[in-house]
Amino acid sequence: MNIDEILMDYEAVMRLALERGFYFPSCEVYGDAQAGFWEYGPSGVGLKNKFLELWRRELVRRDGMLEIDGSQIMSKSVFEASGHLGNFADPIIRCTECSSTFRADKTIVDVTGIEVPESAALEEFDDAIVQNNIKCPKCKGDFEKTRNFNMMFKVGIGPEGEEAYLRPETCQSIFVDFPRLFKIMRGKLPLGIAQVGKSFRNEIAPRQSLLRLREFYQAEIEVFCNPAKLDEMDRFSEIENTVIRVQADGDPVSMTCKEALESGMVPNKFVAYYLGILMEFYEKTGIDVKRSRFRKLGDKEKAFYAKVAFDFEVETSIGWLELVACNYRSDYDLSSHTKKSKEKFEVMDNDEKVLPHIFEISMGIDRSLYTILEHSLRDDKEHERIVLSLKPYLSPIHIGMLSLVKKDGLKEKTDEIYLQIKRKCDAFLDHSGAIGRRYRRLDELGVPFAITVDHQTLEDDMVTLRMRDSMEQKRVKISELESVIVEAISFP
RNA sequence: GCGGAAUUAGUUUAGUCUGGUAUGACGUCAGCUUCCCAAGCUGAAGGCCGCGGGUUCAAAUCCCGCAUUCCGCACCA
Repeated sequence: MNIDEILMDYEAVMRLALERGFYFPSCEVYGDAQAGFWEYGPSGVGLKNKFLELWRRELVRRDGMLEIDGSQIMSKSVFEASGHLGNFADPIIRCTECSSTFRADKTIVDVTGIEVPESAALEEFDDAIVQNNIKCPKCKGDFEKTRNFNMMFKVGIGPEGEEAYLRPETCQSIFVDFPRLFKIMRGKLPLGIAQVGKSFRNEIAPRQSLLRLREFYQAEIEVFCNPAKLDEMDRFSEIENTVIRVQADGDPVSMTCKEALESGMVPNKFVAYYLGILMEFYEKTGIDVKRSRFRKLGDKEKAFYAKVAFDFEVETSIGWLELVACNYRSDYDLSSHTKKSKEKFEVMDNDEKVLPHIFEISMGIDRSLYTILEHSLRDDKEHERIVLSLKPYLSPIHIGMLSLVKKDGLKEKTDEIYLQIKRKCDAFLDHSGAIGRRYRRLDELGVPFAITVDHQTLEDDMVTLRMRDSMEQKRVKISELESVIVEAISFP
């Protein structure tokens, strides 16, 4: 079977998502529902929970990180310090004639070649536009005054509507909580702090369901380190032979983490180690990592806080998709919060007082889940079926529990076994319809195993265990069922 | 946000030009049959035809506005 020929595209994933309850538009019964908001259905939640369990195993626990759960609404000061109030906004201009909207700085550069910095005062854009007589590129109309479009959602707190914001990234609570966490958790550098949660960005044009949302999940890891010790990383040996694909200027090149370090593609052992464990995590999600790359970003592409940045990207039917941003943020965040809050963010590393630097692994959960679905979905033409070949430990449902037919006591026997296993795994009971149809339905949901009770079961206390991907079957004793299942669905 | 296309049941679709409240298939559910891979038969449920307004005796159909989705442009996890 040639995998490349039977992979599915965005539209097939979308149909699966809607029909099988992975995800669907929010508030869809109302006409005023806004774009960029999606719900996870039962199957989607199952997949997401298991994905996050894998993330905790492979990154948080493996590296001994601390996990927190911060608040989604944060004070204005946080974002003054973080730079989001100043930098996370685009200066925009709108044509009075055709009401097209443009980025002010880009339009001025395009027409005159004059660079007005993105962060300049709004009047500077207006002056440049008036002095150079810049008109709408589409209809030659005049522009309204420049205004800022900030991507953060502002919220009003309490009866006076005190200004605060929905966080545009989860990591700010990790930064501001760092002094307390380091003290009370007996922290030692390097220290990773992790968080899963929602972030909010008022995107101008949300697109493509889970791929560009206004409200989305992130799993972020911020590793606090001593910048003088970035090559003192004993754990590096764990991943030195792990293969990653790195892209700087040319095509992506496969190399071990050790080779990436020695060739200078990755700046130090510390960063190489985290790229390595991230790669090992993604291998276990079932995403085809042969179609992935760590793309080293140029100066113009990097976020305003990043010194060195690698985007982890994966090839999908709609092109390369960024799943994770790996940014070396240096002391940008802790310095800013020190200055603004007057709190002390320095800590002791042995006998040395240091303001830690930060390396972050900022994962887009929704995009990762989409990619898992797309890379797992197959059109098995030989057997006329759609198969979602999820890893067993990520499948929303582990086991389909079926009676071959309803009568002759098979239903009762099936119910009995179901009662026995349903607290050990995610099992789904189904008695109705032809057996083949029920198998097909489970295949499409990504259920890796089906257990079928037949007439022979009543005589020999054995059931059929059917494998999703191969469609093979074998007989298993009911008494051994539990251990067989637990083994088959366990995390690697 | 701009430009283009689209929106009818869970999915896909006929009907739209030429106004008279909707067709088929798949799926779902129940029963019979079969008894390990989407078979067959019988029956049923499921639609304010994206939302709002207008024209008309009458609107899925004509007109206007809005929203969403998809494709391009710009921006991002």
